[in-house]
Amino acid sequence: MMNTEEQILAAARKVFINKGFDGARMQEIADEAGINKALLHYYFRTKEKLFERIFSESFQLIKPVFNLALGPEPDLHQFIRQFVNAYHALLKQMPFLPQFVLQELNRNPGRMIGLIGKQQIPMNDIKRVIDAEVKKGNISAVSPENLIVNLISLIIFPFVARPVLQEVVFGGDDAAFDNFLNGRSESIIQFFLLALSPEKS
Amino acid sequence: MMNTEEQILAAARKVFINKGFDGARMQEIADEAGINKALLHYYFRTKEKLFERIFSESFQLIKPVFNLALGPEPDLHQFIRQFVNAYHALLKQMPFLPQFVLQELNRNPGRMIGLIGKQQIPMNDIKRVIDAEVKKGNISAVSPENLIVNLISLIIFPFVARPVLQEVVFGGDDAAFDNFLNGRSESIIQFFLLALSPEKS
DNA sequence: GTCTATAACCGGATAGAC
DNA sequence: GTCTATCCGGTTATAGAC
Repeated sequence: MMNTEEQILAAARKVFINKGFDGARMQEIADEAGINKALLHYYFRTKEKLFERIFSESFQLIKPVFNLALGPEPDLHQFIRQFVNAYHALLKQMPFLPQFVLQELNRNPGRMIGLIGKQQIPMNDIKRVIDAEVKKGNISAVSPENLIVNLISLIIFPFVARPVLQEVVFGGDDAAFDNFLNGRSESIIQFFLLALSPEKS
Repeated sequence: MMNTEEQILAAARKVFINKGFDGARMQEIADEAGINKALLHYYFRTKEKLFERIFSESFQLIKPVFNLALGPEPDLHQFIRQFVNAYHALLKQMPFLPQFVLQELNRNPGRMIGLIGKQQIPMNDIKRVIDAEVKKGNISAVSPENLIVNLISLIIFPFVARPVLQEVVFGGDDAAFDNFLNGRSESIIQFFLLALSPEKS
């Protein structure tokens, strides 16, 4: 059995993630946790503080992207495959995380400060790897920024835009969309490998 | 000079789009429009009604995607080029529209009903075009659903995720990100054409 | 630690004068 | 059409008993 603090965190996670900060109600979190509002404030003095806890925890989960360090003998194809699969596996379990994080980040961009902590993607390393691969004739030239952004976009966007996409591309069929998501990892990888393959017309 | 109703709509647009429904305040809209709350309610009885007006108008703007009909003698490459350029031009002017629409759609997916009106992307037509192109040896095989979703993802995502991407990929440099967006259209098109080009390894 | 009760405030909506 | 003043419900937060 969870202790009270864990109960609260689980409830807050649920409510904040699907209502956002402004839409969330302390009452609803309390109900969800099976306690009352007063106790909520006893554990986390304010709504803001409770939210910060949930948000930063969520951000840490989404963040693995930024840790994408390349090994000493990097194989770009292998790297892409692993990255897509790993990230996709996470999102299958927490499909609403990206929308939540992006939403709150847009409302308050300054919140990122302190969460990222000067952590940046090592663009120069990536560029070096790409240049080397290009020189070996393994892939065609791309800007590393566009490559990274493309990778992330293809993975995350379907989760953020599910309602529209499901309605308009899959005729509203829920199961069809789930099915689509299941094959999505492999499709993204193929798409990428094709785009990177050296032969051009 | 705008009349009062137009003033209100302009103000509401601004406030709703960057605070969302829950975060928006009627007072702020009134201030922004240079009038008072009472007058706001005189023109649009409730916050909900005013919001619906702004939201459906925004949705209509974002929607051109769905109207993507292919001509009788369709050239897929040309179609992609035009589509990306047109959509991108819209987003450069209204960069916050997608985040707004996606956010509200996630909070209340049922809202789409009546806005879309059974309008679906003609997947079968697209599939037919793709199959024909594949048979002619012009492109490599792809599922039409993945193709459409990829197209939309690559275009929209950078606008939705600007805060994170700018920070982590561009070291927080605002001008660098704008610059990135300027070259983005062409980069997406190239990426697509490469992925679709028939030669495979 | 956990509860009930309540304070303090905020925000959408209305009444009514001009 | 536009304003000032006000109502009223809901929401965060605290006091204080157990």
